[in-house]
Amino acid sequence: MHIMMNRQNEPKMSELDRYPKPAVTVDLVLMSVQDARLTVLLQRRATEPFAGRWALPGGFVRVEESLDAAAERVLAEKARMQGAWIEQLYSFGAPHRDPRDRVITVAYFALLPRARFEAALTDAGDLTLATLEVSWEGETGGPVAALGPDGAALPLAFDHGDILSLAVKRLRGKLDYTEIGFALLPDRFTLRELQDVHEAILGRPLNKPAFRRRMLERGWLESTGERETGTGFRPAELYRLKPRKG
Amino acid sequence: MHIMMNRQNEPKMSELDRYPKPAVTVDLVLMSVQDARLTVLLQRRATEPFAGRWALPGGFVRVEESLDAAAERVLAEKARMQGAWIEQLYSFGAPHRDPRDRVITVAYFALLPRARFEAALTDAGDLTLATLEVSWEGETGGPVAALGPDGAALPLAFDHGDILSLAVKRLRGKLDYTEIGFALLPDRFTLRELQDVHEAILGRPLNKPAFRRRMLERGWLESTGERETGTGFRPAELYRLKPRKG
DNA sequence: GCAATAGTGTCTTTCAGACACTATATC
DNA sequence: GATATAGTGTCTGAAAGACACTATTGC
Repeated sequence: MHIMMNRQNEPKMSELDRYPKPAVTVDLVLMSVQDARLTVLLQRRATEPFAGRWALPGGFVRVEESLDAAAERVLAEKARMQGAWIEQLYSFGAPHRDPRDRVITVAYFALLPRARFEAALTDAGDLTLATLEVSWEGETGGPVAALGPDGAALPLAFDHGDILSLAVKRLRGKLDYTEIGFALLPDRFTLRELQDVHEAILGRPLNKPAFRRRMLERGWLESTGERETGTGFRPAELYRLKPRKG
Repeated sequence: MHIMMNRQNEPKMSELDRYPKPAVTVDLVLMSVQDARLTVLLQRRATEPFAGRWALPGGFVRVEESLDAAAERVLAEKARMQGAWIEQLYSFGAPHRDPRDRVITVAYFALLPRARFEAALTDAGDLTLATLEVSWEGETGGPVAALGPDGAALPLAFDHGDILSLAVKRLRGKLDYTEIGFALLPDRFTLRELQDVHEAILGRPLNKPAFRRRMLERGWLESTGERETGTGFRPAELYRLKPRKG
């Protein structure tokens, strides 16, 4: 295998060109919470390799684009969404993770409230919102299965199962010392909705008074003074995330 | 800019070849603790760009090599060490972080006890063990400065200052719920030495009885029955890390 | 016995879990 | 007032911080 490049009139090959280069992609673990379940956006592969299996949306990193920018672009192009909470997860680079060529992928996770998924899901038939089956299993959880609408496990392409597991693990780890959980909720939400999100991610029930105490003492929330409507019982107070300091 | 590649007799260009590829490197944040100070191995750059400035040891990822394997190889080649605790940190890919070409680097941190550094430091003159000046500053710390033997801050190459800051932050975050701290100690160590390592990394003093209680209750340690020698006062008990379960 | 650090007993403080209780909306 | 959930008061228990105390070695 040989590589030849036109580099701008350099007299000799620099060290950068001595070895063949891997391709670099970004893959997106685009998660949400619906009906107390953690979900992830998957795309059905039409072509080999792994035709028919389900993959995370991804794309190549362009030469003039940062990794974060590539992730944002993939979010916009493949999932037709923007403005998600987006964060680098980990880089996967086993030599034959893509059987065709050497491809290193930088995985990102992206979080959006469920309502923001609607548009993307209706107009592209190869996308699905899979439910993630996660058990508690001592703090960071075990393996993760992605279930289709019929409840059957979806076969995943490449090493995307590993990426998914790590995304859930990372999400769990950051949940209660960062503001990450709020990215899965609309602007105004009740404390119960917030607790539901946390329980869905952790895969276990939480103590209500303790949860409310902790969240309110963090100082991240402010009351809107408004309440839910149409509940049929006592409506809960609506909170919002305080604008970021600084 | 144009790229031409000989790919093994494929009839047409695959998507993988449509765009120019970035180069991919690994950079190593090789840390240790000496005299209650966190230290990092830096290498003085002899050539442009950033000639004379200090850089993390790094190298290109080869096509048949995983990212982890590349990090291990760089550890062996550039730092003449092996067997370190090694862990992927983050990938850095701003378009012009290397002014010559597009280079994406996957940063790793590696931890070794101080004694293991001796060989590498004596026979290569372009390496130095810089002291990291880290303040406590609320949990994860602020910016990090690398100080030379004379106490002056060393100017760093590329975005290696950012990588260094993130490495310290990550190390702090993982310190007390993983066994990572033991990677900086010899096989047998006293609880005071362990506490010194933790204090050096966190940049703040810890409570002795609470620290001892926590460490012993974790179940990670076992007593060797031996004691320090040559102290001039009551010698401390030597502990070792229990063999990993499973 | 003195010096110096190893190692511990125990009180206080903090915070999460448990659980029952009160509050308040719709109907 | 019945119902269903919102929201709270308070007890308990686990674990960290503080601080003083005892233990043990070399000299």
